[in-house]
Amino acid sequence: MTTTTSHSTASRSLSERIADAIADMIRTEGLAPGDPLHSARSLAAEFEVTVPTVREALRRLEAVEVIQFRHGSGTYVGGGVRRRLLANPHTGGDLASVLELVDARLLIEPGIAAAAAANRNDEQLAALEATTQNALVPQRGNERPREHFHVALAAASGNALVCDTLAALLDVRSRDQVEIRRRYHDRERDHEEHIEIFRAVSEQDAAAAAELTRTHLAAIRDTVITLGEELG
Amino acid sequence: MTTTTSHSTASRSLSERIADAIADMIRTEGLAPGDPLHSARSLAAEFEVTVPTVREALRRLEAVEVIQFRHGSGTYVGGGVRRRLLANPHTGGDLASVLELVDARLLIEPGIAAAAAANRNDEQLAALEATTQNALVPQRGNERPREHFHVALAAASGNALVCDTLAALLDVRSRDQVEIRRRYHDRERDHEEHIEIFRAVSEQDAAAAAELTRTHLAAIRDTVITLGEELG
DNA sequence: GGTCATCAAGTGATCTAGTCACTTGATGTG
DNA sequence: CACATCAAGTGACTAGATCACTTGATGACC
Repeated sequence: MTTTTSHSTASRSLSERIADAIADMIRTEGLAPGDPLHSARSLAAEFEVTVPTVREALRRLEAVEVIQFRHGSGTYVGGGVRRRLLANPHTGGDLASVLELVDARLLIEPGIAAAAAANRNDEQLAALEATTQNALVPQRGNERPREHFHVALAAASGNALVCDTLAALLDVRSRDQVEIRRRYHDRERDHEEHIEIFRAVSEQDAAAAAELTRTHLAAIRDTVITLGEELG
Repeated sequence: MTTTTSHSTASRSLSERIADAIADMIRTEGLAPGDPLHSARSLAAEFEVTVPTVREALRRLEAVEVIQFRHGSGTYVGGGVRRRLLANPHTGGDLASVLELVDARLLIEPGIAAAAAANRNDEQLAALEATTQNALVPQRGNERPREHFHVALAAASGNALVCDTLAALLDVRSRDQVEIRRRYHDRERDHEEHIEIFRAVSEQDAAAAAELTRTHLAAIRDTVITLGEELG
């Protein structure tokens, strides 16, 4: 229930402890993503430190998307408060790593699909169905990112941590992924396969859900390989 | 190969771009965890910004363990440079989330074990065997964290991203996990089960590796549930 | 009355210029 | 040779500014 934040040593830096305190504050006050935080100056006064110190703390939190800065406007709660797993925003990578990502998904997603089929409730099912439309309509640049079909599928497994895991995984090399999707992948086919998976989950057919997910990802994998060959 | 870091807008803050630049620098210069970075003052001079700005950038990187501060000593490369997935260090949670974690592992690790059995090479196998000893000897507080058996197992799958995923997962609520292990779990049994899984992987028996992993995690799950009941 | 430019207050972003606390390797003494 | 001492380098933090951006209120204009 309560946080076991005590990391003994007490040698943790002031800005680090303030970062924890702010994160705690967000949680205890029940703030949701988008809610405004006190200004950096106010926070500095509250914690009785100077502005640069509280800004270091905020930068820490920004890195994990717990908060979000908006220049001239304020500081807001970010989506990371609830996510327990994150994609590292500071990693480079090559095209080989895109293939590695698909392989990783191939390894874990079928099991997730099976669990979703076994455990899903009606609400999760409805949310999953809603996301099947996303494959058809390209994402607009300015609109808020929609929930991904595969994330909704993981959510239907009933385990929020599994959902976080898959979301983080999809966030890895996300730019390359959307690029591949946009330029080389068959949206129609994606959509159809999503529908089929949805149907299996709907009918609580775990084995079918797993198998359909496997073939679906295998198709994506082929696309990536083909792309790799084209680019040499 | 090359980074596609351009996030268009150019509205990204100076400290954010510097954080990227430092991460890039670490990668291009091939620095490994533990290697020293230039001092904050030097970096400030190199990037032609002031110290607080470069410190904000460094705090960002510290949050994802790409770098690490040592007061009075210097700034060093951290273990996060290579990790693509991370556990969010700023999340609270309760005991229910520990159970959720075990469930998540139960969902994805058997598949990983099977892949490890199918793809492992001799080097990975040797590394895996080495970690089987860890369950017996308690971790000393001051010693460097040892590689976890289950992480080594994921590494043997041949997919580094899968390995990162499992490592991040085990990092979630790690304090609770070690606490549970230390006080309630049967080390002997852990060790024996690890040995059995290792043997299955060694013999490239994918089905057995998956099943043994499942029962192993199920045992851990029972421990957590029992603990939950004891505490009410 | 409604639309739109203007403006001032609030906020984030960055700078400047320091002081204090800690680590570490060199120095020198016993 | 072992050990205390010390100075230089480094991170941690303070203090007080200035600039850039957003936003809601104001008020003029149509």
